[in-house]
Amino acid sequence: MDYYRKDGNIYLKRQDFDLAQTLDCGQAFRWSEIAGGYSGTALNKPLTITDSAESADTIVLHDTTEDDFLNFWANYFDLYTDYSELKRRFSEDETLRAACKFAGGIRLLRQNPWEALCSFIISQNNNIPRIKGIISRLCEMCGGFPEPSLLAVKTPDDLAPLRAGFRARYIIDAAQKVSSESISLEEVRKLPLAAAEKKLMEIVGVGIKVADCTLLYGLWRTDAFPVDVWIKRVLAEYYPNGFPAEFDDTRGIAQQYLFHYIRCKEKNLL
DNA sequence: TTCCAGGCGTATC
DNA sequence: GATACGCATGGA
Repeated sequence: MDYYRKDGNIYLKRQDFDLAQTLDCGQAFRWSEIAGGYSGTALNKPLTITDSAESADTIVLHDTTEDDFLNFWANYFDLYTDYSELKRRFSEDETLRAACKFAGGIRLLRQNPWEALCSFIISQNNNIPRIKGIISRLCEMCGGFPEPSLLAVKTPDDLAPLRAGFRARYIIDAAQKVSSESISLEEVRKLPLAAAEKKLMEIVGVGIKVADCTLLYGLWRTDAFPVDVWIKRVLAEYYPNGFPAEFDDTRGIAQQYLFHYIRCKEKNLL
């Protein structure tokens, strides 16, 4: 990881890191595009991050201390993982090779487990712009991303201003189970995949897809492989005999390249 | 107007 | 265990 600090900013040497591909590809919902980059929040830390105007191989984290960078953002952006090596492995597969070539700047964000759980409960049977809107209104209502204990005492009527529809009671049930510690997300992190999925699915409104998204995006369980409507299409079209087992340990990351690829392809953005 | 969106709960077989 | 259907909301 190559970086330096100047004028209150962190200047990071770009490695397999495209801001739009990483922050606007459906894994996180609190980043919005600004001139030259993105502005957003992870849990309760705000950040503006842009491409450098001077150097194409530099990314700028604005108004960031070295302490915040090393202790929070470097982990959030998964800067300690070698994505070049990952993509070399994935490229043994023809479809994955095309997906990595199309958007090689995707990184898997290490998000807060509770925020990921809550976000992907909201994501079900929903579209990305509206997911962002609901989460934005949630944070506005609560003065930042709410702790589980804050939401645990709400009623669906309390959450009506979010316009979350039938998902409101799911959010509340998740908040109650997490805040009462009948579900510990850090314990879930350590469980074998099937047991972890089963535990998360104790929450009303959490099925296999939301459970896998929570594991992948919130707990960095790269063996979790969320299958949504888009990945279903990828599997049907390119992997009729199943997804290659050789990628089992990192198939969640592969999934993120494929998700972005197939969506752009079908929207004729390739 | 109808269809769809990073699905899930419920009923029914 | 598999399959069908309803569900809140809002943009296309």
